[in-house]
Amino acid sequence: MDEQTRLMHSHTGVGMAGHPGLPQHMQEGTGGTDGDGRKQDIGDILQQIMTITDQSLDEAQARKHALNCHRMKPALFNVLCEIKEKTVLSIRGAQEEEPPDPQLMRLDNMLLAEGVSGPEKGGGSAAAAAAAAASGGVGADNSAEHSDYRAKLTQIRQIYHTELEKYEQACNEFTTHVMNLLREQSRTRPISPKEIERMVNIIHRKFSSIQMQLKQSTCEAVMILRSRFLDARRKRRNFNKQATEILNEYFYSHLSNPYPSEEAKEELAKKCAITVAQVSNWFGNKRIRYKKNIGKFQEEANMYAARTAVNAANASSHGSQANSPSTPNSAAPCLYLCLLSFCLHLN
DNA sequence: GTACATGATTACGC
DNA sequence: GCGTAATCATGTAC
Repeated sequence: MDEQTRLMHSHTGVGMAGHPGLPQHMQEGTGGTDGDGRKQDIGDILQQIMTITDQSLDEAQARKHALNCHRMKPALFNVLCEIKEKTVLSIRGAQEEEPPDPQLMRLDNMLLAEGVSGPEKGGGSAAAAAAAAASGGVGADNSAEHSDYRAKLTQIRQIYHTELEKYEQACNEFTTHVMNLLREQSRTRPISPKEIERMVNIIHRKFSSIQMQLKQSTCEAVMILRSRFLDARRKRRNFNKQATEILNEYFYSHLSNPYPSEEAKEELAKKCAITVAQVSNWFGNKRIRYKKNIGKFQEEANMYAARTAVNAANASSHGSQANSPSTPNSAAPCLYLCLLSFCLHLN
């Protein structure tokens, strides 16, 4: 016997013995051969059901028990089940075949792509790689930012899974509770397994809507994290002092032609732990700003020229020639001539 | 909060 | 593609 049949017929064969709370004709019945008597039986039962709420609790309990034990009860119960099957299910049947929510699918896809849901893949390494490509560099700062990004994404992932687990646990507990309640009630009123199943679906849908909110919030958090990470202007950091020194040294020691070759740019980038593109940006900005306000940079130019001269003197006194962008072979060029040359070059 | 410094971006010319 | 000039957006010192 399947579950539905078992539930629907759970009262079949339950004692037909009489009960003091029922009228005599209900206790004895009509022997099942008298059609009018049966109709009257059913009429009486329905009448009692209709008036049961007007009675005291004890009376109602006694009457309910009597009704459950009545010989006509299983038949009436089955009829009610059939009616419910034909009406309720046919009405609601169409509503259950809902297509998957496109918004939920989008959220799921995004969480999967970002590595928040699905199998662990290094805290969204794909996104981090994309971010790295967008930022155009792999310097030390970038590595730090990547690990920061991954750490934050992992944090989001953990929170998401913890909350999801809580929701699923709550959903399961509530579903079990409702199912037990319905099974218990199915003894006294017609509740088919399909109805229980439908109720479970309703509960799941309710919890799904909560889950969707969680997914939406998670997606928003990831989007904010990504936008902050990917927005190069937002994450602009000043170069460290050493890097600026190296770049300035090269600039002022090559003031007559402050255009580093590709090789020189690469070497400077390596020394400063920045990208070649950043070196190019720096020289572009430096050239234009120097040209715009030579007077303002005069002191700085003198300082670096003096430093270069000292470096060159030291190098020659040690019998060796430095050969790097920061200490060019040209030794200490005459600052005035350099300035003049640079201005002529720019003009 | 403001002014200035600075790295990045964009439009343009070559 | 590179450099220039203007501009944006953020960092920093006060």
